[in-house]
Amino acid sequence: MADALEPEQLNTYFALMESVSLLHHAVEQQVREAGDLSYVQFQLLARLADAPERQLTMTELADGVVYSRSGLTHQAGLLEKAGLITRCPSPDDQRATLVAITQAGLARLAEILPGHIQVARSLLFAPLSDQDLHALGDIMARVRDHMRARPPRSAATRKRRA
Amino acid sequence: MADALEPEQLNTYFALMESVSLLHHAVEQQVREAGDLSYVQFQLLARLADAPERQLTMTELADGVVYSRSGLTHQAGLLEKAGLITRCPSPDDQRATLVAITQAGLARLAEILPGHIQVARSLLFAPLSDQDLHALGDIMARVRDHMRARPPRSAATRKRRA
DNA sequence: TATTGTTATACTCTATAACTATA
DNA sequence: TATAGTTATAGAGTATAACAATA
Repeated sequence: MADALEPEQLNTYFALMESVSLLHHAVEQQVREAGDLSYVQFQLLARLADAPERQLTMTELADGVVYSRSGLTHQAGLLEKAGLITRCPSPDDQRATLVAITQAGLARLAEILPGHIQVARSLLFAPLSDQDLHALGDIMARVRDHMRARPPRSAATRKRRA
Repeated sequence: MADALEPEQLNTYFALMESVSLLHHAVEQQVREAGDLSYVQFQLLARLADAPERQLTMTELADGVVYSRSGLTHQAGLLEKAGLITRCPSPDDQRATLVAITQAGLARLAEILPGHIQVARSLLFAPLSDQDLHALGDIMARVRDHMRARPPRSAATRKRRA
């Protein structure tokens, strides 16, 4: 029984993936036009802006954005060159790099966010009732927490032995 | 009021995007390991296998996968070279190319799908009740249909004048 | 010895524009 | 004139492995 394909699961999975793919494409365009950033760069800035002291280590920043470390280094380099973040060695752990968002980074985010919400609203939330929104938020929060708890994080490549 | 950020919408949106990003990363890996395909290639094959006569035109195939035409041409070239699809001119419209999945393509899909479902199940469905699954399926089907009806399709670049 | 982060490199994906041909 | 698809090309994103520095 464990291997049987359950049509409802399959349909739900495909509907989810296609919807998010379309949504991703739309917001990627919006972020590019409104703020000249890729969606990943936007996510990194958003994460930093939301972090306790508006700074995170590279490893913390990578987690959840599902990146290879070299990819993050590359993106951080671009964001730093654009003056949107700064990087400095951590006082707590000399190996670690502390990444912080700058005023310019916050300003850039502020330019992007209003239009961003509008895209999400017109594509994702328009066909949903308040009850749907609530249900979706509840479900996806649980799914996200479940996935975050799983081993395959961004640094998985390194943590595995074989 | 139209511009105000509604926290519940924002949280739902981010939870959705992060979850699907993690899920996408996991299934991409599974598809690569089980069938040596990218997720996009897998999607194209899955679409063809599901099509009325197991064939679609390039334009039909592109729609919903959110691709530039040249990108689809490129991927179709790879899949054809691998013997997983065939391309031939359409009898109805000489401009169109009919893409069909081969037996090898169907076999490849069959190799991938069981493991694919398992990944989706362990990451996405594990923390959900039957009721959640039903609600999520219902919601995402509506969202997908809403997005499909929107203008920004794969060929948008061409349909716009400026 | 394990972990953090960077570098160098190669590869894939995607997008733009110019092109051919059919409607 | 508009559409279907291809080509060439250039750019961005990502991953691998080897590396240096610190714990």
